[in-house]
Amino acid sequence: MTTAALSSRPSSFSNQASKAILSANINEAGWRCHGNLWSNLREVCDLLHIAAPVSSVEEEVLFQHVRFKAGQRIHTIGQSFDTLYIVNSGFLKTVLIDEYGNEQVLSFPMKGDLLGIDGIHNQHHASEAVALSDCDIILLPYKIFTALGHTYAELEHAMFSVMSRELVREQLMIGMLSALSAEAKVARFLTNLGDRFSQLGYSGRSFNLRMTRHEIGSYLGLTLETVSRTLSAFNEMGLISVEQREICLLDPATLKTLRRLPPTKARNKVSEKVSTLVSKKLMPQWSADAAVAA
Amino acid sequence: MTTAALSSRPSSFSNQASKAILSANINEAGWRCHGNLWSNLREVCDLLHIAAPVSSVEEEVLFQHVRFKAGQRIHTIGQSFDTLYIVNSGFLKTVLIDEYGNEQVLSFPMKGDLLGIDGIHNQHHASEAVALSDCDIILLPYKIFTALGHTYAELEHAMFSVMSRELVREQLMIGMLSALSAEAKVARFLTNLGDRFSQLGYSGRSFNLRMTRHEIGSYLGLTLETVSRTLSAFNEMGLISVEQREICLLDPATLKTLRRLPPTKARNKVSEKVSTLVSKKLMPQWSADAAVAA
DNA sequence: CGGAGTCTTGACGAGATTCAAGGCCAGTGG
DNA sequence: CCACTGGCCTTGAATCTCGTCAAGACTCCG
Repeated sequence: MTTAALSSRPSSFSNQASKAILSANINEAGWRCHGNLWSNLREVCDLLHIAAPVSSVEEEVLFQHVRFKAGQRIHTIGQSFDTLYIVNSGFLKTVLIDEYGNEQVLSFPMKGDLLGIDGIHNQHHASEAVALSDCDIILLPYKIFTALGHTYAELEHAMFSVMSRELVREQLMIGMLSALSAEAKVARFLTNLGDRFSQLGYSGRSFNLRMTRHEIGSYLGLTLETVSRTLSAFNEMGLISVEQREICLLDPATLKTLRRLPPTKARNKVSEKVSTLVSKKLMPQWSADAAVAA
Repeated sequence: MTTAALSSRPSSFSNQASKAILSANINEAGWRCHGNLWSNLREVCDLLHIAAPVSSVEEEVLFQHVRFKAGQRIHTIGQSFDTLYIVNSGFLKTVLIDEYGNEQVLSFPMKGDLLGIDGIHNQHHASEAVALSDCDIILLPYKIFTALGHTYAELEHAMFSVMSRELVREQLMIGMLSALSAEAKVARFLTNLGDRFSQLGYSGRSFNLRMTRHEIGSYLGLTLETVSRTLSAFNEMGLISVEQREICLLDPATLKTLRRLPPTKARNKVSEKVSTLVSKKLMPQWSADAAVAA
């Protein structure tokens, strides 16, 4: 954050000199881009939304930034694991490759997300992370990070917590994949994306997609045609406005509660009449403030 | 394992007496069932397939066993979290409840599996674990376990590793849910189950299902009718023999490679002719030893 | 024996995929 | 500057898989 990083490179080193050497010669990439080459523990914790340990030593350890261009891979399947990654800026996808070479999109990480957890088990990555835009990534050497966890108990718990959060996210994903209709999947995908953008301080109503229809489809277990058709349908109904990758959510509330006609097959027989009458037009009936629609 | 546990309860206590007091009065359940009420760290590590720390202190800490009857809940959604669970024996399911009260099955844990990880994040369980048969569960108080992790670095890494493994498992689940046909899902479900049974020393070819068709369907994102029909189809084709919950895998190799006619939509156009000719009958074409079929 | 829960099987239809054709957009090279 | 190319997106029509609804059989238990 010290200005004038361009002309006087040493200045950014002045208060960090001795410790930086620890990992300085690992990778020479991204020398002085955007003036933020190293982050201390506090910055890392802020990024991950976890409470930082209140100690002075934290300033001593620095983590290196690396830049990736769109299309580049942060890690690949089978690659041996020794570091975790935090997204500092940019947009990516993580994918699985099945036995026939087809990509299966697992997530779309963005600022503040942790990558590479899948590599801890048996020391090799099970998935692949690809930059969808230019990215700034922070390297967290696993050994160093767990060592820090030993001295700061809060940090260790936070690490478990982040992994647990990731696990819960995937569980919800499984629930969504196996129980929702195509319309509901796309609707929730859009609102989730919007929510994540607003958490980052951007507009949650109006944004542009960084991924192709094909990638969205892979993520949601649909074909690209179905995704496209669904977006067009939402557009015509006035729920969103869409033009290529430019999206605007006009009625987020309705999108959030949009669902399959009978959700799986429902134990509550009460709703059946309403369901068949109203839900045909994709309108959720018992959203608290559905009166507006009429 | 000392015999005569019934009449002389004190005998099973003789060699553990002083240490057990540590946590003896936490919970009075399961007093002397099957003679194995407490496990030390080594036993726990063996169960989880992780290397146990080579120390003497480990004998000091004991973990309590609790028994659950079929239908009982180990933890419920929203319940506050403070302990992890290891399955020592028995069969369970973990489920999510969606906004309309429908169950979504997430996994079928059995011996050696770790439960409750989803609770670490924000201290409340996000899912629910239900015993499908009578179960013997080991309690791992989270605080105690992480404290042990502090003194034994291997243990901490092992904990991360187990969580990572769980994450990878869920990723594969996502891939399977969104890319495979109903037949392929059921086929892989059966072979996975078989593999898990054989890892535990049981027969991987012949076993009985502990869950209903409805639960299988929920797990795979299918209806119970589709599951039933698919099993019947496999039965007629001689791939399995099935009678109610009694399953025998007659051709595991074929089942493992069974897939959708076009897997997702395939980049490899080569296979299309073969595919349309052969795959209509659900036979995988390029399984190494497919020649047997003819 | 009767009843509840589970499983099987059939007929039908709706929703999603597949196949195909054409439009939009950006980058490239003449 | 413009035509050309390739990737991405849209839209339509035909197909098919899977879900829905319904009826009946099996099993376990009181």
